[in-house]
Amino acid sequence: MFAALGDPTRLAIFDRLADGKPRSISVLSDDADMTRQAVTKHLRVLEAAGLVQNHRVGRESQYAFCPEQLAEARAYLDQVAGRWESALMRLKSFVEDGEA
Amino acid sequence: MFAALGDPTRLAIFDRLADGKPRSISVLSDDADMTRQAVTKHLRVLEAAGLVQNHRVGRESQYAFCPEQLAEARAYLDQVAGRWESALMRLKSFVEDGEA
DNA sequence: CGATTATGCAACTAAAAAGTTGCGTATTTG
DNA sequence: CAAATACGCAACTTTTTAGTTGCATAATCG
Repeated sequence: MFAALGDPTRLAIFDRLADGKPRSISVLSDDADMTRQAVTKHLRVLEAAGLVQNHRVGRESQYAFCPEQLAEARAYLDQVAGRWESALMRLKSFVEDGEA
Repeated sequence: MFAALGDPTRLAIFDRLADGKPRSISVLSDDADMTRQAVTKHLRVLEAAGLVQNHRVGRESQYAFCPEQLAEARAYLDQVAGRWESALMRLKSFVEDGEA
């Protein structure tokens, strides 16, 4: 997941889709300075990470923002931050009260 | 930043340091199944991303968790989630009230 | 139906990342 | 002081990732 967002191009695409509007591959390719195929690959990576969903309509394939994995990422960061904070607390009480 | 956490090895190191305890390179290398040099490189990447801090003490170089960038990542994810949510709201009111 | 548009697949190239090895240097420690 | 420890730098190999090109196919439009 982090790896998927780690590429600047993918992050840009993801960010763009965050307005909820689904977009076709060619639309997304238009203002990316690279080939449609390259964009396609990035979209597949985002899809594999669960950050984006795809469904074909007629001859075009629409990619849309997908919030679930995003929540998971936030949860992970919260958890890490939480662990760190509680470690700080333990350190603090150790210093204040003398060793436990 | 996402790129820094995108590598499984780095994520593991980062996760491990989240308990607040600084660790030296060799300690971190011990239970990683790769060379000390490889671990060193990963630590440098994490440091460049501001996720970890380094300071030399004696002959060893201690790496410690660094929470600031973490908060930034969370902020970004919140912002994206927020944009998506408000887009949903607009869609909802559009459907309910008829077009604006 | 013929042309255009939107895409997929596969093979390829190029560039970046991950990891190793060898060697040199500072710092402890017995 | 000599040996062991902890590290840094640089060159190198390997593996992945990013991106391109060429060609084929399905849907749409006049």
